[in-house]
Amino acid sequence: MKWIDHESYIEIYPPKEFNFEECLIFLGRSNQEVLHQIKEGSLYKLIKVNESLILCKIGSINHSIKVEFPISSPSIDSRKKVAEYIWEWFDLDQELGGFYQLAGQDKVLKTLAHKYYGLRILCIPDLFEALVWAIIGQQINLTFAYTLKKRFVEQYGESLTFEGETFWLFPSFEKIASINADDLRKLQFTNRKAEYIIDIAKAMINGGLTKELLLQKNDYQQIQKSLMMIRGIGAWTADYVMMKCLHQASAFPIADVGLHNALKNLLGLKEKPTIEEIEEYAENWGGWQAYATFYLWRSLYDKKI
DNA sequence: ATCCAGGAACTGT
DNA sequence: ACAGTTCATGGA
Repeated sequence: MKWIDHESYIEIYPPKEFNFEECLIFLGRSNQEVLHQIKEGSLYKLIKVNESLILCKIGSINHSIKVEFPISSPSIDSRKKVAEYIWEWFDLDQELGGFYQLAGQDKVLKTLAHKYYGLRILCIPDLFEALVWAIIGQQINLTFAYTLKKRFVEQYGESLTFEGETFWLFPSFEKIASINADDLRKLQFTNRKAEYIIDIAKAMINGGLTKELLLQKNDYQQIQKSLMMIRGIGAWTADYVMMKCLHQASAFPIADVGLHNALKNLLGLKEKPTIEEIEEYAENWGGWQAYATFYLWRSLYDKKI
């Protein structure tokens, strides 16, 4: 991680292939998002480190990321943790040179890679948040998924109000492990989703499910297998979480409906492609399937036909 | 009203 | 191993 501490603010230096504005477009895709807000080109995000809530104002200057602290500057140790969070959020450990090289010769990715150059996977560094968001998104439309997430966060998350605006933190697994399925049904979660989510929270309380344990496996197949042993996590969810939380560039949620729609629009197909057809398109995406998928998702947000 | 949504578990063969 | 069914509800 490259960063410089200026006490009242910090600066983060991303790798060459980075465009903050492109990332902001993706982050602004839903007007129902509660976990960050975008105002006048700046991104506001509440982060919890060392048991304290820190409001961050994140902007871009001269190819670096500037993080200010509108309420008060945290300790040096906390500032470093904030930098680490943001580094991970924007997937800045990834060197995208290989992806762009491959994309330049790929008929599906060529245009996208050029058009959205510098876009990175916007990650969900917190494992519990990534799992819950994926489960919420299963088999329902995204608008309703955001509604459920908003209710969940506003019911069980911590918050902080500054200058009349309220900023939210995703609920902790400790909190969710202490509620029961009926509580979530009141928010219009289905019984199954409620059970999946609470079971996962309990597994995380026990310490049997952590990001560190998953990353220790350090092998795509092994991680996928461990995730899929958990009730409520199938192939799609496992790949989604590996992509958005575990930084696995080979993760490929091939059954994803958004991916199918993006390919259909982009290629002007009459029907959504089959899995076999997608495998053919993806023949040369080896090692970068997650980025290919993410750029295709991005294309859904400026191509309303 | 009808179809389907950023799926997964369950059931029967 | 594989295919069909059920879960459940809001959005377009």
